Amino acid sequence: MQLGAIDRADDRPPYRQIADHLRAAIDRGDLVAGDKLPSEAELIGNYGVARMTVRQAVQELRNEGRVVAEHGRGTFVRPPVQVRRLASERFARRHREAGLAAFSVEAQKTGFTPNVDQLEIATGPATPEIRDRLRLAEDEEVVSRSRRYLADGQPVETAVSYLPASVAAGSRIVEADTGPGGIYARLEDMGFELDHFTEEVSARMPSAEERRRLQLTDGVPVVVLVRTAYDTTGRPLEVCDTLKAAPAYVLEYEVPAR
Amino acid sequence: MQLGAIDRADDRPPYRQIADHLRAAIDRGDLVAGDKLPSEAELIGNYGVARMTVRQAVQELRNEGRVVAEHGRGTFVRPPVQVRRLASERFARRHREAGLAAFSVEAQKTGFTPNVDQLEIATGPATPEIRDRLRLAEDEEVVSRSRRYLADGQPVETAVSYLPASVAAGSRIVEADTGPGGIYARLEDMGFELDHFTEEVSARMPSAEERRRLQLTDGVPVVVLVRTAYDTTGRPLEVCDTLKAAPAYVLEYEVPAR
DNA sequence: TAGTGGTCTAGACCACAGT
DNA sequence: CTGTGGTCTAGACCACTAA
Repeated sequence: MQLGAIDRADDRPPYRQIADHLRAAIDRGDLVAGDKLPSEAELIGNYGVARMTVRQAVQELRNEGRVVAEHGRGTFVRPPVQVRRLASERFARRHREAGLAAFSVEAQKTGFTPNVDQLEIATGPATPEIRDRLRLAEDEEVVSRSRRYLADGQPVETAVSYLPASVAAGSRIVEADTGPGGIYARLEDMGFELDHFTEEVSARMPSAEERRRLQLTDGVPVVVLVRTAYDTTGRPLEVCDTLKAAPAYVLEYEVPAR
Repeated sequence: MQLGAIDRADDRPPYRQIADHLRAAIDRGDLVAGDKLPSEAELIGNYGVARMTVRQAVQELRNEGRVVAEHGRGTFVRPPVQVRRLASERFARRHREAGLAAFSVEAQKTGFTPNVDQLEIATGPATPEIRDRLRLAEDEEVVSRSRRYLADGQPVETAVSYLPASVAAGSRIVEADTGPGGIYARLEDMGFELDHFTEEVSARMPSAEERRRLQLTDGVPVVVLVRTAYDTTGRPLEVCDTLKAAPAYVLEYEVPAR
């Protein structure tokens, strides 16, 4: 492992010089995905600086998402992000009719093992925003279904669905297992005719809590996608608020030129 | 300014407790946009911890993009981002027929003064990616039109359009002013019948260069939107690669349930 | 000049992973 | 057990901003 030395004449502070050395080693290919960075002790010895200085250097690379620290093991060059393309086609009826929810469709296409955990189902009053989106009266309650999706054991998305309690209560939608095709298939079983969805996409930095839940390293933004499902009468039936690691996804949409 | 104290029994480490206190103060409205956070010295005094501990706490909020530190002045709650909703309707033909390009439509709706600068027009070979998207042969050239959009003088978006040279050369598309309704209106003038666009949306952290061009502070992600315009024969006529400050936008799409 | 954040030192104890 | 990163202390000097 070829590392330089601190140049006190350089106008960059030492921590930045160390960060630049490590970054260059990765770009050069001296360190490839999965490789362990020199330990903090080694960096301290090599550069002759205090521990906080090398930590600040490594923190820079963590914020850039280039390395990931594992407590007790070391700091590793991050494997390249596997980008998933999400076509707007993923909510097509034929998938539901084949018994597949959107996440299962994606798993089948991409070849990962899908899983769901941290499932929480509740019934109660709605926030003003959800009430507004579902066009509910002030006293109407909503069913909320919060869960986390995993691909090959790695968390990739968190989602919370909200439905009017008058629609979902008593159905399989409030069960742990919603059955084949998921929530939308159950709505169709109940006689609602799904017409279209709206999706609102934005991106921002996650809170510390969100970062932990998606096991994101520092410096990784998230995509916020809020989907609303409408039936053929124009009634909103469900609002689904999801969060994903942004760099891992490309969302695809088609827009008419009309 | 109401701050709590460190609870040594709490399983969260002190720096995270402090970060949570500050975050709560912002969420509660005790600290509003533009307000100065307590200085490091004040936080040290209030909590009775070392300086590195309060710095680590504040660093959390900086990484989340909620506050911004200014050397010599203090740390400030980030001013509210003016969120713009971009409906997929913004490329409707009627706007072009009214002589308005998409950005002008947005300006008129939101009430800002639109401007364009850093315009660069060039003709030359295409990158493999652009060639692929425009389905060009290896030797076909493209016209590229790079520009930056400003709202009330503030940069809000950078964009580069690519069109086959065989389509755009000699038209007003390679002039500084493309005329009323913009590029798409000119394509329709030339007899191309626009049918639909595809939009691919992702988000990531900007490079230093991109951050400068959009005048972003640290910790602000960007949305990457790549739009391709197709005519009624399915031929791709234009690819437009745009970059925006992520937290300032919500993109809206409609997806059929089919 | 006083107050602010930026960087750094030289230690310390802890929790976690692997032998 | 050893080695790793996570957190913390109690100082220091510096560069920048504003009065």
